[in-house]
Amino acid sequence: MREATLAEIKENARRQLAEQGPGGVSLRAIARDMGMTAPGLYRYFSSIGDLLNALKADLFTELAEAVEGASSALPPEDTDGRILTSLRAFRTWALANRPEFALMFGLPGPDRTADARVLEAARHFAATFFALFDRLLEERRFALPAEEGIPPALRAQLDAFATETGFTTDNVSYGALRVLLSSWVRLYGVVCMEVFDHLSLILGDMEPLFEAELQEVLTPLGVAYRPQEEP
Amino acid sequence: MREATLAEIKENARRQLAEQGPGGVSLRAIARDMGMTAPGLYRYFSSIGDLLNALKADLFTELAEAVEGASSALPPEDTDGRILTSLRAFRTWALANRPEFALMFGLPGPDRTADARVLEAARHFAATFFALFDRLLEERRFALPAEEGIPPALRAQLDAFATETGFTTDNVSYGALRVLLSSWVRLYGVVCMEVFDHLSLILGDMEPLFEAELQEVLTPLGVAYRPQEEP
DNA sequence: CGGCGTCAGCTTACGGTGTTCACGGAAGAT
DNA sequence: ATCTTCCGTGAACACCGTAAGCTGACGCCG
Repeated sequence: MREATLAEIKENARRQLAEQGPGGVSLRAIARDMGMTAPGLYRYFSSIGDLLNALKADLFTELAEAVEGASSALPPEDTDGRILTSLRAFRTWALANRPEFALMFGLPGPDRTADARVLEAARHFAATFFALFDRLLEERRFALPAEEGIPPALRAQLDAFATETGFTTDNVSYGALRVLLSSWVRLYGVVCMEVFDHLSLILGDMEPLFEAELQEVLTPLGVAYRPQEEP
Repeated sequence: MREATLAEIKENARRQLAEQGPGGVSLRAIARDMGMTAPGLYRYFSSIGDLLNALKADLFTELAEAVEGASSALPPEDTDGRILTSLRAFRTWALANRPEFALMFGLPGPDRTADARVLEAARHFAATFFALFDRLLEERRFALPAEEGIPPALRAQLDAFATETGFTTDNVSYGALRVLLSSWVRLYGVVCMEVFDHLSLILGDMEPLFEAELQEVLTPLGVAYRPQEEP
């Protein structure tokens, strides 16, 4: 019963987020829509920042599920297909849920994040892609860049990266981490610019650019690009 | 005299932005700091969104000046050096002015941008980099990708891009635009993730990654990478 | 059964916000 | 000297987040 109202609160918050954008989410409006008063919500969340963090965590798992759901429609052996659809699902979800994406990936307010739930959910989301990349490594699809080409300063950071993500520098080389990181940044950059509308004045439809980047990023990784099949 | 108070308002807004982050900028606080009352500000700006847009435009020109300033410290013939320092100046400014960057590049509120001043300033900022890239093309530093490799859908978008930016498909090929766009997205992505703290949990210091990306993006463009000289 | 503790939700209140409106006053132009 | 134009104020409205204290219902336990 408590769980139900808790879910209802987040549901309404989500609706407001979608309709008004982040910043348009207000405790009072949520309470109003639920036939409650604002202070009553404090039984469930210690502040509006707390609510937003909880929502944020939910959104990360929702996004992760969207990605995994799309990916799992393909046979497990089809690593190429799963990678392609996962990345496309990421973009699709982001575009279909722009305000949500802005909340998740935009600058947090003065209330510093550091929320355990959010971090956990974000980690799970990231792990989705790490797992796929791991398959790619196991299948030895591509030649890893030479370790000597990687500056020592970057290598040190990659160490932190590896320990944080569960990869270890034993089973995964610096070169692999380097490639993973730069591939992710590149594709993430396109989606980020698209959601935040940075090129709208310049580029009408960004899907061709995304698809082209997809191809250009994945091909050197040994992933066979396939055009998107339209249903 | 009107100009002076107008500047003072924006100055105070800027200070609040830097201290409290976007969203922490309030008309009443600005007025308070200036010994005025909030409604008085409406003689200068029609709303707080209007003020923020004006500020945004100023910030774009400030950023452009920071980039051009750093770049112009090098001799004009040194295209390589100017490109490197311009991109580094972009990152440096973004990191030194995170809330400002968030205002400029984050999602605008419900008040849709479409502000002429902002667009103009943003265009000028972008032109800074376009000019450098143009030099690169004139010097024919690198082999352009074949046009046939570029999907027709993307080509159509690149046409819009070209007409919008002053490049024409006469003096600049699809391949060049394709390279420019993907290079920019890649470097922008790193800075964006760094400012928005997306990898802070994973990567402590992102400067090595940025420098590595810089090298990897620019080398194929025929730009000789040089490590950053520390003063 | 009576008492007790826990909890949900309300009312009230405080201080903050953007914005509108009607007003005063100063300065410049005719 | 009057008229106009503009700057800035004060009061008001409608919101917002949050703290404190209260009421009422529920379950548990003696």
